[in-house]
Amino acid sequence: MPTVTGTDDVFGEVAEKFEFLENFARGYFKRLGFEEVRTPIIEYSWVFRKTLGDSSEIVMHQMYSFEDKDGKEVVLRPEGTAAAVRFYIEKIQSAKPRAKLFYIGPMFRRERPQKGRYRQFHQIGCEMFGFDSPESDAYIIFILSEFFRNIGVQHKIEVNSVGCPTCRPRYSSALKEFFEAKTLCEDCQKRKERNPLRILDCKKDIEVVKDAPNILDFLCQKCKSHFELVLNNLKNFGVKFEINPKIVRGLDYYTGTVFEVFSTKFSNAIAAGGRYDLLVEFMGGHPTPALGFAIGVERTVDLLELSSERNRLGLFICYTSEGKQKAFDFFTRVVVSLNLISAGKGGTSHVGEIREHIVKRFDISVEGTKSLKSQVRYADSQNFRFIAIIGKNEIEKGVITFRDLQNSYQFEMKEDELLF
RNA sequence: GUGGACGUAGCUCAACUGGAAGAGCACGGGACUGUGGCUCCCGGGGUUGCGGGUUCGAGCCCCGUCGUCCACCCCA
Repeated sequence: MPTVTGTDDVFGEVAEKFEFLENFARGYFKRLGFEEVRTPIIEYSWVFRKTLGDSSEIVMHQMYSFEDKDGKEVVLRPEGTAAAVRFYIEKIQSAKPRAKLFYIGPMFRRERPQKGRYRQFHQIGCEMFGFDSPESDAYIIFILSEFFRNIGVQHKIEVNSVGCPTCRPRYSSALKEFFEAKTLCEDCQKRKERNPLRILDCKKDIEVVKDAPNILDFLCQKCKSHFELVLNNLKNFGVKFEINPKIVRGLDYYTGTVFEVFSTKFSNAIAAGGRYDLLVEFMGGHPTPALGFAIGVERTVDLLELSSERNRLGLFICYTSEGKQKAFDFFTRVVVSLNLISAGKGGTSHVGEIREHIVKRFDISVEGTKSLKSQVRYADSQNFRFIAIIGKNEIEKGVITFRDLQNSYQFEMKEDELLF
């Protein structure tokens, strides 16, 4: 029973990495003043058609769209920015023009799956609205870089400026003119007409592209000085980066600063973003500068190395037939007073330690008719730190045996000693 | 959407030119009669992705289909 092409069940170690990444991102971005927004996974299709560009690959071929029963066309969101902008205009803008938002969630694109690319994938994205300063560009690149540094992912950052509606067309036509005389691969022939900037990305025409005009030489005065200030501020933040004039974002809405984050391990960008000063207005809001980025969760998870030693946690109760009733009594007694246990401190070091672990994880064997051995083996395989053993001996002596599976020693304790 | 490689046990992979489907790991049990990890023994698990075809006989050959992976396209 396979899952839908390009989707997968996330479980075990990978699920732990997802959890770690999402938890870290929430804490990190909240601390930096970003607020989480959970926009719907389905949106009316105009949200993306309008913003990504009707001729973009995503809109043309990759969106999961369908007609709802009321005849409205609905899509599974292919990216997060457009939805965040829609939300900002609708619910935030009139109350406070400046806003810092972040989101975490699944996106959908019907592409052919391959390494680091899935049809359902997850992004962690940040968007800043109402900020036009070059400091804000540098800031958002800085926090992105720090994000990866904090989770121990080696990376490098490349930045560029794609200009604005006054300078980009000039560059476009210069490029077109330059390539006119050259022989290009089949794909690039089409790109020349549709979006000449894309030719810079081509893997076949590398030789031809090498001498192509540089976009940075074509920036208008405003874009040029902004970009220079961004670079200066990046230095102020101490961010290591490279300028790569060949970076072209696939989404039409970018203006000015754009950037991509590459892992040193594989060629895909693990995060990318940039400025999109015209998008809010374009979608019907008041003119508002904005910028943001999205982090590819699956791609990042691939690079995560969690501390390999998974800690043993918790207490697991094992018992024999003679101890069954007492084991169940102990279990229920602990479960009903779990909040007291977490509040309670003190006792011997053993008591404190056992209590600590009970709070984290606590369970009882429901296979008490099996041998004690197999119950202990189960506890071990489930990575419990302690087991409690309740059998004939314990009943007779009025105690419970505790065994530390990590350090291989055991001791006896009275139940009341632990719980009161 | 284009091109290529590959689908055998939960996982990683064997099976000579077509001739009775195997191993390691994992899982379960036992040796250790009340105690995990180490060792040894035993055990459960397969319509060889699916559907056709060729053949006395197909995991192997042919066709189709689905899926996975890789590259292109595109992109996080």
